[in-house]
Amino acid sequence: MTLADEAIAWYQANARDLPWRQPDTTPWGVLVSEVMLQQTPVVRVEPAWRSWMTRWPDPAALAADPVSEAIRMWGRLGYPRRAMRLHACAVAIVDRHGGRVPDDLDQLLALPGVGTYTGRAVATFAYGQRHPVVDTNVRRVVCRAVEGKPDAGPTTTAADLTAMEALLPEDEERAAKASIAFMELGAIVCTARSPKCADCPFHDVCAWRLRGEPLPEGPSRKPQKYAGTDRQVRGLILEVLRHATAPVPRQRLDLVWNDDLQRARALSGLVEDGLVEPLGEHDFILAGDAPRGEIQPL
DNA sequence: GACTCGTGGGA
DNA sequence: TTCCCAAGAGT
Repeated sequence: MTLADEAIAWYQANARDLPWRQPDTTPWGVLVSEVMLQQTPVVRVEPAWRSWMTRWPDPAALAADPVSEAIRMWGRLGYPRRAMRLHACAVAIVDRHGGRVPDDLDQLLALPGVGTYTGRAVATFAYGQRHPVVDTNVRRVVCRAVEGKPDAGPTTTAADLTAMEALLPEDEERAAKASIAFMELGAIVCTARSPKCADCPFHDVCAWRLRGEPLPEGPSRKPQKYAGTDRQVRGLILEVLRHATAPVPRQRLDLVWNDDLQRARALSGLVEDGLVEPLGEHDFILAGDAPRGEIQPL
């Protein structure tokens, strides 16, 4: 039994029942799930995915609505630029591919918001192709089980893809299953903190466990701060605009943060990113929103 | 490569 | 409470 065989057998007995894994899920549904899952935990993605797919069951439906609606529906999933890019992605799919999610990896990678991970994930999980699909989970599993190190580097490298490629079965269908199995293993067994090695199919062969599960050496990554950052201020501003039914005066946005300089920087950043649009002299709206009704100063 | 970009929940 | 981190992408 190879590692892939062990992983596949384990997956078939232990996989979570997630909605985007249902056999009737479309490639669009897979794509939406993958984008939502970029840095957002499964538990928060699940209800959001259901709502999104109900409202926009295919790329053409999303492309027909303004991007502001996508930003609103995104809610509090975080990193709202993903909502903007997913909308742009839907538009591109309609324009370039007749509304059908492409099955070619290079065409997928050319879409907005689709990077090394997401492109391969869609080609593999939606179309059953054979590609190494490497996310943070896979990196951790391979790093531990094969290399015997406690944790992988912060970003996916070409070496990570090569390492995973070497573990994939030749058969296309089994390769796809192996990819999802490695990911699932990292997500629920070989976790970053307190891995459940007793439940792991690699228990007897894992290089990291055989070495006595050494701890990571130095500070692995720099601490991720949020409080007081521009990201927090952007989040506060966008939260106001998401709920607005009319253009929002700057004075209303001034209430969300007391540091004038930082607030101005956050707001102009949102405008530069295309999430927010100035309207007239002193109002702001979610990008793509049609101004309607009277100004309601809250 | 190093940085930026949200949000929330569990240890 | 504080810290960590969760299916990354783009610059």
